[in-house]
Amino acid sequence: MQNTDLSFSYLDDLNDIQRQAVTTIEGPVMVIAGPGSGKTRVLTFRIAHLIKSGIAPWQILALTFTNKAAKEMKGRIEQVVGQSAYKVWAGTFHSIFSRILRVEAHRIGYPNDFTIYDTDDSKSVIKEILKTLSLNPKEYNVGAVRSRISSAKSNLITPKAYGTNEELLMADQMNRRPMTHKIYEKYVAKCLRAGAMDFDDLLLQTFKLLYTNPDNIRDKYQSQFKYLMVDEFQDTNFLQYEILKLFSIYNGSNHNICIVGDDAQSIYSFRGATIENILQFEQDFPDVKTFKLEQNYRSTNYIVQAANEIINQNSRQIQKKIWTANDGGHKIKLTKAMTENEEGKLVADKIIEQKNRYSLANKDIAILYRTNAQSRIFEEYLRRNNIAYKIYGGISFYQRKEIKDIIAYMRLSINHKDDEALKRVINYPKRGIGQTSVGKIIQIANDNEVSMWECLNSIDFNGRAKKSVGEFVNIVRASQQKAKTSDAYKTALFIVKKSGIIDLFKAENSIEAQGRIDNINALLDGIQEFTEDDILEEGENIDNQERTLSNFLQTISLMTDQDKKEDNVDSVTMMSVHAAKGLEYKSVFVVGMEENLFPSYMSLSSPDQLEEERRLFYVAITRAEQHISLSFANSRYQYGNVRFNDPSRFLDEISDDIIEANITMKAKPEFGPPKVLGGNFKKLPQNKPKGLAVDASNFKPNPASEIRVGQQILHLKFGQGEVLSIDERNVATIRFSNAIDSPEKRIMLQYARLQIIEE
DNA sequence: GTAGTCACTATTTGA
DNA sequence: TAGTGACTAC
Repeated sequence: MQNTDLSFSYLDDLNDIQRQAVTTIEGPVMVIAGPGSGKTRVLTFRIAHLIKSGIAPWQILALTFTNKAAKEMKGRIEQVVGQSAYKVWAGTFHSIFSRILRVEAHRIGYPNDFTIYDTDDSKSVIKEILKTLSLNPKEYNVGAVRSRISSAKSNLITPKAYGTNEELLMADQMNRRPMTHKIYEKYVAKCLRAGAMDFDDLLLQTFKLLYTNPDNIRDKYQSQFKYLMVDEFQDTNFLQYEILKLFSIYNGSNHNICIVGDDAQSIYSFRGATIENILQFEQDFPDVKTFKLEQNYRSTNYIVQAANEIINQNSRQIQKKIWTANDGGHKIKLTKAMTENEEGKLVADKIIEQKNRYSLANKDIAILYRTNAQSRIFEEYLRRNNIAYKIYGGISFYQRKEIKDIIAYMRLSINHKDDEALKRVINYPKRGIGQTSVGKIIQIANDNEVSMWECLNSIDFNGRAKKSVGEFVNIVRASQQKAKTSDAYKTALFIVKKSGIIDLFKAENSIEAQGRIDNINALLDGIQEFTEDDILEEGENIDNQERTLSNFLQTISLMTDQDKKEDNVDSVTMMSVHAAKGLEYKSVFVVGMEENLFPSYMSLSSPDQLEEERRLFYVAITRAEQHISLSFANSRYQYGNVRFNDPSRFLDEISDDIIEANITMKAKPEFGPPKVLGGNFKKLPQNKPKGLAVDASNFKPNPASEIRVGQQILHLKFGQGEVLSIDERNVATIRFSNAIDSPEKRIMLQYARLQIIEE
């Protein structure tokens, strides 16, 4: 079926392989796309080509990594096929699936107005469960338990299956968290009771919906989505792949699925992503046609060469040869700094120099780091030099307390059963419902296995609390009414007023409080924009894109960092390497190139994780078009200590003749015994921390590897002690003779600074 | 029931 | 260091 309009001129803009990938529209297709190889082009043109070939836009499902990418894609498709581009189902896994669940959730026992729990909410649920099970939160690290549950869900392991899985139970046993399966079970029940889905549920419940197939719902979606495209396939997890299969195997045959990815850029295994999916794909779809995009159009030859040298150190990868027709360009710059402060200064200097010399704009430049905590220093020096910058990641606007509070009211008015939201605001602003009352509600809700809201009525509170609870219930009910009859903005305005939070800040009358009021106003502005967006984008006539408060909440909870990025501002970009995926800049600074930082010390023990760090570095370098500058600091202030790290091993992997350094890398320290603060602890010119038991200037800690059971040691803070034991995780139990509280402390040797005074 | 202090502890990436 | 949770005093 061909459209009458046969202008396929856009195909002329593609190279041979790209064109083949675009025009092969039937059957399974795999595109392995190296960095800068025109992947986005292929994706957009392929969709445009499908539409031009007579496929209805709403029959195309395109799953991208960010919502912004989806939006951009639609814009570019529009240029080829016009307005109908906006009818393509394009978005992230999470946003597309949550859109489907908003319509279908009731079929699997959830309300269609379900709340989306973010990571904080999940943790809070787990904390509460720990309490009810009388488990020690110190042993049951909440974050660890959460990610355990998350990965179980991502691997389709139900609580029941978890409870009978020897391997998992054993692992939990080893980690001294044998009750994890019990927590998992309770967690799932609690979320269901609250009408809430966490991020994993958006995938898992979609799977459940299609798999259990109530009312033959699978048929509805299989027959709608005739063509599937998946970007960044290397970062999908097992569960996501299973859902894809449910979508794409229609009547056992219709395999119009196209996946695009690059195994060398797989950087999310910590989130459950697995490269296995790429390998598995070839097995599951044996008639797959594979196209490899190997020509890099983005970067100069030096950059491509460096990237190749690095990635070749990895053992497992799909064979490909990335090349470029671009000339050598500028060599890779390597800068050594003495301290992280100097690194900040040097990078700022270099930025000024590059701006002048190559007439770069701020927005052509990015500073990438391994951890978000590194941003502070660069922020300081850029500000000092009057260079505009923008930081992505870290604490976002929606994480601010006052914003979360307002949002909790909103969530609660949409879904009363949202326990996490209720706990947050039932006594905020203070209305005399204290710990005791809240504790009582939690207890009774748990005992009866209902949400907290559902038992508010039946509890007999004492006089004051009774009145307060009544007030609170009224606020929520009134907000709910408003949400039913008004748009998001009007409802938000109502809630902000009714909740009394603004009054609270006004009464406080401080600069800080004013800042919070400003933030709330910014939130309202954002909601207004969202509400009016409807009028602006006429083409976006997707069924459930109404501008209700409920939809606003969904949008913000599924927003990625890149979605928040504004393009038209001329500022230097600062972000983690992870967040930089898919982006490109004329000049890129990768900072903190040190052992224990990049690669992260968390990855040093496992070869697999080390390879992932290397891929991450590969991603970092290949963001650059013309300039790549690497830097490291000799010493760095971390967690309140000065740490001395060797230059990153990744620097060795780039050949010297394409590096231009302000030092000779030959002078690199040889890999001797780990220098974990060995001997060269330096006293900093700053206030001496209070309560030191030992004079810091004479304190010379020994390497952790030398600590043995039975030794007498010195600890800066606790003074003299005896090492009683060291367990398999390198945690030492030490009895300190003059410790005030408990004499025995468990010290992580990895971080501890101990000086041996007697063997 | 609330506010303030204090000591302890964990350090990555994120939808 | 920074964030948190427990404890104490009002």
